[in-house]
Amino acid sequence: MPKSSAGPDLLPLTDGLACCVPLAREPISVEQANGVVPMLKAIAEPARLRLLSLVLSHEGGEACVCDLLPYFDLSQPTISHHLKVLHEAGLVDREKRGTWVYYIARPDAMAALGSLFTAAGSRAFEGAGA
Amino acid sequence: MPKSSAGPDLLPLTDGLACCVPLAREPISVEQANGVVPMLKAIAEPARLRLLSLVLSHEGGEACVCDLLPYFDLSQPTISHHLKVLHEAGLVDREKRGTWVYYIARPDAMAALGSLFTAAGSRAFEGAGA
DNA sequence: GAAAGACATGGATAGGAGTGAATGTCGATG
DNA sequence: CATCGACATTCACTCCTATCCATGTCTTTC
Repeated sequence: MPKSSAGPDLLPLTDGLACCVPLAREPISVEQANGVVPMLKAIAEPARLRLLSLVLSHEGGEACVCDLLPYFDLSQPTISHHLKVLHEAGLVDREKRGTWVYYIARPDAMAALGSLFTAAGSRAFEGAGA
Repeated sequence: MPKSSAGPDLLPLTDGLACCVPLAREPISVEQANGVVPMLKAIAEPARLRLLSLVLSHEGGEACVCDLLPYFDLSQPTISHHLKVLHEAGLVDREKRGTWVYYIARPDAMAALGSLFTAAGSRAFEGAGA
């Protein structure tokens, strides 16, 4: 269940994707924070971070559930649950092909997450080094 | 298909700071995932993400609690709690100066987080384009 | 049509996390 | 020494979440 923001099941990605202001450049706004946090929450779990990495590094940036299951000691419903969380956070797309369901990493979401930290490191180093 | 554990653990990770292998390059190892997840968990909360951003973008990349409190509608103990979480995750350092306590962003932690996504976006775009 | 395989969903439970009120600690000040 | 101010800690409460078992849906195959 989504907490407050009235809306559909899926996260309105525009909020999260519009964030893109490196954390160190200026204080992130409340709205931007609320937009990115669901994505961060999604990957702030070992199984889900690994799932995303497995999908990303898999052939074509996509993988079916059957490809992913063997990597974990978790039950199939649990993996399915984690994939659903990643999907609802807007990090991966779902695509059903015959019997199998493929999960595909969303480039825009990856870029949005990356943009959070791109300049953060160097800025912090400036402050520390000098 | 799959192996028991994904990838070689080539990187010595102390506090998860050494993880630094982009998610899309190869499947992140269990150890690496467990190393970064605490940092991700720490920023996967609106108040803490904003706190980190406020500290990072503040003068000198540091700020005392009194600087941060006015930005929130939360109680002082709650802010103190969130700062403690950020500190225990290795994202910020604590430094007491007289009556005030200053929190300083850790450059290495920022760099570690940034490195997770550096190549992720472009790689995902490649996958999408092909 | 029946059976099997691939995933998803619902229910139930144990542990974790965010929050504030009350309280404690430490330094500064009179 | 007494007091005040800046933060931290403890406690208690509520809500959320990760997990599994059982079951459901849909597709393929026999």
